[in-house]
Amino acid sequence: MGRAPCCDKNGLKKGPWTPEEDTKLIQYIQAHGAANWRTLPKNAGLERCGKSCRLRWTNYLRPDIKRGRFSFEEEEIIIQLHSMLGNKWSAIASRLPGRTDNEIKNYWNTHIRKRLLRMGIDPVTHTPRLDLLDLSSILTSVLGDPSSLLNLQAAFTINPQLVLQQIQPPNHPPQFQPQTSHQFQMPIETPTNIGLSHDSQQNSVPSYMAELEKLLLEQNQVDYCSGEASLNNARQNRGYGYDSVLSTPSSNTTPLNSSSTTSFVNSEEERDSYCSDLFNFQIPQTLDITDFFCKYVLDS
DNA sequence: AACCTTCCCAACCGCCGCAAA
DNA sequence: TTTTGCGGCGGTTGGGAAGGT
Repeated sequence: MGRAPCCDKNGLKKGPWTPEEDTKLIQYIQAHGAANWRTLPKNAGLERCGKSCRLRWTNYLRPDIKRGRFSFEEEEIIIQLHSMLGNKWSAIASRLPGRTDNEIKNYWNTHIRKRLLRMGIDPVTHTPRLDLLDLSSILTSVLGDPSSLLNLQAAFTINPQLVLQQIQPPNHPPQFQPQTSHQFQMPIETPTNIGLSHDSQQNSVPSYMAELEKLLLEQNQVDYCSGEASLNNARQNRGYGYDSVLSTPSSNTTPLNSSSTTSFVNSEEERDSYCSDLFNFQIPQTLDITDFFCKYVLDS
């Protein structure tokens, strides 16, 4: 024989808890401790099943529960842990004192998940959703703003053929007019060859990336070591010198949040901006990439 | 002011692993 | 060893709140 049933579900109350029920539950647990949920409701004078009592206590009545908005630091931890653990809400909650798994799950589903989707990031894999991204604009921005290099490399990693199609429309001569530094405008609407070799397209962009990385490193303008554009990696690559508002600050960078205070944001827009920074490298304006394109793009 | 839609979150549901009997 | 319930977990829901028309 197994154990006796926890409770007879017939006749037990369901739905929202009343203040009186809460008081009974709190007083009972303060006197006897939170154990043996099977017998607790009867002993506490509650017409609830043990499971309902346990959930009410652990998710709402526990004295150590922290209520209110999530801080930047908490959100950062949630995103990081979710990228590693997935929907293991209890595991994530164990790293956030005072927050319950239910609260974190709700916050993820109602805020973080939606924001990541708006940003074109898959909330499951934490990588850019290329099916939603406009590759033309990515490529344009890469050439006009090297800080978008990460997106291009991520795009190529996931769907190299699509990227190459965008870069190399067939049967068109190269049209590339170098402009002053940081004013490159890739005329996507006018087909362009940026110097990819035809013999091994699969390696072309990584090679291109590697050369750009090399150039950047040589100029000590950016310490760019890893190209995976997953949120997790971007967050973990704190030593790589990009100026995220959350990363270990560069010497001339003022972080949004100080280490001694908890920071909040007031709007979804601020959060969007904040999260977008997780994917950005900041390359100083002094970087001159003209040489790079002359050497690796135009010479091809 | 009234109605409709969307958002949020507390609570429930159902499943699973573990342990009691 | 087998059966069965408990405790815990993640997914889902429904009702109230908030916002829009």
